[in-house]
Amino acid sequence: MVEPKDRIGNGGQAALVQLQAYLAQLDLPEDGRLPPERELCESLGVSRGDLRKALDVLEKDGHIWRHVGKGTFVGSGPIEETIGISEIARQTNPADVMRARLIIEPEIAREAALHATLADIAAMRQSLVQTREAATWRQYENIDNLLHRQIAQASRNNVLLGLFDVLNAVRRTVVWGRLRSEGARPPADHHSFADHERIVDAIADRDLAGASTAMRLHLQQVGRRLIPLHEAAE
Amino acid sequence: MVEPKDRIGNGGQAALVQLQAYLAQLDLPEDGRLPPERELCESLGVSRGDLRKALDVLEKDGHIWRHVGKGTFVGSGPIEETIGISEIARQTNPADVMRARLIIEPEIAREAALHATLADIAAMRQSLVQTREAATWRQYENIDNLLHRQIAQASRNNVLLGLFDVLNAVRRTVVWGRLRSEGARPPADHHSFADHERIVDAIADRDLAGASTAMRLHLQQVGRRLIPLHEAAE
DNA sequence: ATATCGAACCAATCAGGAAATTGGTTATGG
DNA sequence: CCATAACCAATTTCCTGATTGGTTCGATAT
Repeated sequence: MVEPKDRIGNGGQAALVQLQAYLAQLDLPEDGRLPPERELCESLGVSRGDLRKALDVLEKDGHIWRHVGKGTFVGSGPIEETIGISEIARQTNPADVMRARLIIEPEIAREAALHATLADIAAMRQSLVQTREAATWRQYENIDNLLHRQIAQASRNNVLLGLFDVLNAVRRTVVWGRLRSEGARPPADHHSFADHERIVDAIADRDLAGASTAMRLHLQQVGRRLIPLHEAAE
Repeated sequence: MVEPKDRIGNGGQAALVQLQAYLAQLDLPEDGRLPPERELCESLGVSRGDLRKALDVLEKDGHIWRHVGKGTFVGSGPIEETIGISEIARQTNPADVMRARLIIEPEIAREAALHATLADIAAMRQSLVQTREAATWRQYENIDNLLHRQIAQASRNNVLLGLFDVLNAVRRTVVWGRLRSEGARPPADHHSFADHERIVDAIADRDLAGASTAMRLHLQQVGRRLIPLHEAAE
């Protein structure tokens, strides 16, 4: 008496063996998709019913997942291929974004201090000069964005860089529409100038703790300038 | 004598004023898109040429951005609405993913200790029980995933939750294909059981530093088990 | 001559739908 | 019991037409 959970006929059992052998010798096409059932059952020389029984076993064990219209894939389940930025942005607020920045960016700066190349540092220094030369707030913000991203890039960790890009996109969406006073340009004694230089200097000096601290202090300054705008609106 | 940079006729100058007034009174349709030029120039009563000159000025100042076939939008530039998980995964490796986890998840656990509701903690406790009951590694991993996500959810910061989801999707893509020995189940003395309990206990005790440290130690344990698999393959 | 406006045209993008593909199900026949 | 075929619904693919910012041309006015 076979256990009731995998009541599978002899044909299905044989197909399962063939299928497992096939999967072992197969080089997967990058997305883990395998041929449609109608092709697969023919190339394996088994009936579609038996093939499906074998696939049922593999699916229940979590080795593959299937979806009608899409196909059959190896893996534990359908992973979200894309994340919607606006979807995240819609469910949050500037304070949470700032909190997330305070958590992530100092650590990114620390990694940058450890892994930055000389070319990375040179690029940051150039951005530092450009921020001071910015003629409008808009230009300044663009270069400021670039500088922060250069730091993330210098971490030489593409996962951190990707997370930074997501966070940045969310931030830009959340604060969308907030325009600074037009025509004006950042004052020469804007705190960010000195903040940025401290961060880059620490990275260039390979001062891990200093880079992290400088970034944290910088973001806290930015946060302090951000909150009053909200309180004033109430 | 007008400055040479904005050589714009009188008609264009007038159109610019009208356009700015129009933008000021407009409630933007959620995505910042404004009517096509052919409609806008007619509703403003200016020629399309003048309208385009005015739009050129706004675009150079960074107030709007345009793309043929898409339209004209307010904002500093086209923000990436979606980010591709597999794109990040293709440019990275398990070590970078682990490093990113070590940076982010302890801080998420700290936030969770600060913001978790009693319902959050109860859900975690239930997951703790289920991890011990898991009959296969696959089931265990699913519940383990759920527990870590519950912690991220308990941070009550949807940005952190979104970043966690991105990181998790990348991780699942990067380690794709690595299968544990089948049939086996996690041993009763698996380190993660105690690790998880320490994390949840610290969160329940509102012990911020404890939650962060427990999560960091847990991930370092996981990392130590991960690396040997790579060295053994060489 | 010069400038400006309207119209037409261009290439990139989007919108909609028909046709093909695919996992899931049912019927038929041996 | 099972292999085969036909059918179903979800999804993708492909194509055509419309839309849109960018450009050019000719008429007209100043």
